[in-house]
Amino acid sequence: MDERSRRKILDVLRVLSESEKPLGGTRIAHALALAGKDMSQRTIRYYLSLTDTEGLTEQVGRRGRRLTEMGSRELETAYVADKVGFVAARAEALIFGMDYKLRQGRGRVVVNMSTLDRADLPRAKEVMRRVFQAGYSLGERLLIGEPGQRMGNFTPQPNEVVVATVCSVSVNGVALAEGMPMTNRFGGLLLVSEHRPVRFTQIINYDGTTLDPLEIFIKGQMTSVQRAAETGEGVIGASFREIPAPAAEKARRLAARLERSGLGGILLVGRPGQPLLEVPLPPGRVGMVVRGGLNPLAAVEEAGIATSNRAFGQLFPFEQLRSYREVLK
Amino acid sequence: MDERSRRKILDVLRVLSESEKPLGGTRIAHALALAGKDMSQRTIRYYLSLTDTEGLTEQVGRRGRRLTEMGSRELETAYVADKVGFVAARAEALIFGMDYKLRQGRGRVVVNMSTLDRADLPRAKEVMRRVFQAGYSLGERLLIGEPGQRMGNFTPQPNEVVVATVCSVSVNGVALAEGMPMTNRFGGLLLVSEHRPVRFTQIINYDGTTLDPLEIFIKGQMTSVQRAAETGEGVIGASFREIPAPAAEKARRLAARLERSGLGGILLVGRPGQPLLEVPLPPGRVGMVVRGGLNPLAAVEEAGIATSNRAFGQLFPFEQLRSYREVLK
DNA sequence: GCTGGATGCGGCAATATTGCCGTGTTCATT
DNA sequence: AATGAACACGGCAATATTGCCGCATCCAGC
Repeated sequence: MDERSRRKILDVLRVLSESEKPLGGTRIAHALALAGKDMSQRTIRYYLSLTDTEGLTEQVGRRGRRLTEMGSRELETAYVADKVGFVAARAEALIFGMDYKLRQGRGRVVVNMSTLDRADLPRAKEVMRRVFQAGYSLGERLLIGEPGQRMGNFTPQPNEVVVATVCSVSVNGVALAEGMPMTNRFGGLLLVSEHRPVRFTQIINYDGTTLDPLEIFIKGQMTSVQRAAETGEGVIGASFREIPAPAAEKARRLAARLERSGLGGILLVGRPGQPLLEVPLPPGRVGMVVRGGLNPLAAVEEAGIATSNRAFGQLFPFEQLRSYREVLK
Repeated sequence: MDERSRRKILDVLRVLSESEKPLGGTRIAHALALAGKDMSQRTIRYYLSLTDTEGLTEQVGRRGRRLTEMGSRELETAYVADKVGFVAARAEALIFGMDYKLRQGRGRVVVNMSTLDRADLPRAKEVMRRVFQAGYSLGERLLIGEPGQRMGNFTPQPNEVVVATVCSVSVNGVALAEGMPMTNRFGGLLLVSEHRPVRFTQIINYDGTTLDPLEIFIKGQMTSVQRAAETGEGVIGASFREIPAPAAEKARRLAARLERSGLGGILLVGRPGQPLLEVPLPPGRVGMVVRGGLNPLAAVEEAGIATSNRAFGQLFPFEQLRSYREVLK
């Protein structure tokens, strides 16, 4: 049984779980078509015969199959490992909750929350400062919360400090407010050479994971943000977005405005119909690349300092964040 | 060779066509992964061996395959039949070009352009009036252009009249202006009973066709809008949209405001996590159903009057459209 | 209770994919 | 020129899908 099939089988079981009555191949195929998934009736029956064997489903006369107890449980646990669209949903909810006004430079944006040991803070500051300075962060603001201070609904433990950095989906929120629908394509690791983006070396689609892709890469020590900041050669976190082609010009202007507002993070905006960094695009769309908000923390982790990161942490008033020049003195 | 494979092969050829250098399985698989398509290297080589046989590709030593002349031509013609995402792109461009202001009730919206024989107009008016009256249209406005009048960049031929109706993607535009990103899921035929939507009987995903789904169904005489308007039982054109779950409440309010502005068309707004009309939704999203803007024309076609329809025709100032009560007197 | 149509089932066989693997080439470097 | 990594190729065999088909049930309506 391969991965792909497993997933398709889960799709089938999911349909069954949403129906009280038993269903057969035809109706299931119908339901899946509505979900945008094509599968022949025969194939569905083929899967069902497999799940029958595994005891996940059972026949009810000729009226169709239904899930067994075991099947329901299987489905629930599988959900955990396969929360398709979960990150995407959370990101969207946060984006929708933003009320940042670009003109006024205030309002809530989406921030990442990271924690690290208080004792490591001085060294971490130094590392992060270099990353901000080299322009590999998202915007130039952040906030460090010491124990006793509250940061949104987050309170540092006694020996911890909390670092809030702007999350890259904040860019989507600003764009949306400007009437520009921006969709997340994937997050990944971006190879940088001479301080210029070259290509993505690893990608994770947003709708297949539970974590923000960058969190995973940070934990896996797969980045080299420090080196990138110092020599211009390295691998940083970044994500790929898409907008409608007619919005491309506006996006370029937006990038400049964001830069001036301390929210700069748009690395590249492509051209209609042209692949961007080798990533192909559907007709009528243009791609863009946005720096990852967690890059400074990735650098910290690279420096051997343990961090714990939570992307898409929460909404936080932008005006309460401070310039890194001030905070990381 | 089945349909599915054909499409996958085209994906592979497309990658080849975008590269000047010959490529082999590994790199092609890489490129496809960036496009969100998974295919094993072996499978790609398998396809390539097939296309080699057909003369669409050829080997270049061990450096990989490249497209032959024939291959390029094949790809171009295939594009015509398989303009994936083409409608979606056009719709998006138009949406982005809208400047309709809900508060003021003016500005450009997306309209469909239909033409019919001038001689049929009186009868067509009667038919359309019933549809508007029964509330199966999108909004309550339209415009009929006689020869000599210009309608946007459209001029009726001597014996024709042009009918402009509001296109359902205008709703997306209004929503976008309110900060609510709405995506088109599919268009299709909606079964109606007792004037209430029951379920979709046919669907066509937007990104697999060149035409607006409803155009196809109208041509195929698959609707029964007249019957729906008169008895409450029938099949009308409608489309399925998706919005982020947190936007659901706002969408409901928007539906009411649109109604008051003569742009009513939102039939249903679902609940988070709940399937809507049996259509399953990803976590964190809610579905909605919007009436098709071409329904009045579908009814005309049903009445045996030939029409020609162009959905997503162009942008047109809403304030220049008139209430059906006035136009279809 | 009878009947037509819709739906369900699974055997069989033809395709379609994909993993495994041994053999060559290409290419950037040393 | 020598070398090793990265790729390319295609045979073979194991899976995964899917079309075709004959037959069993279910269900709504008469």
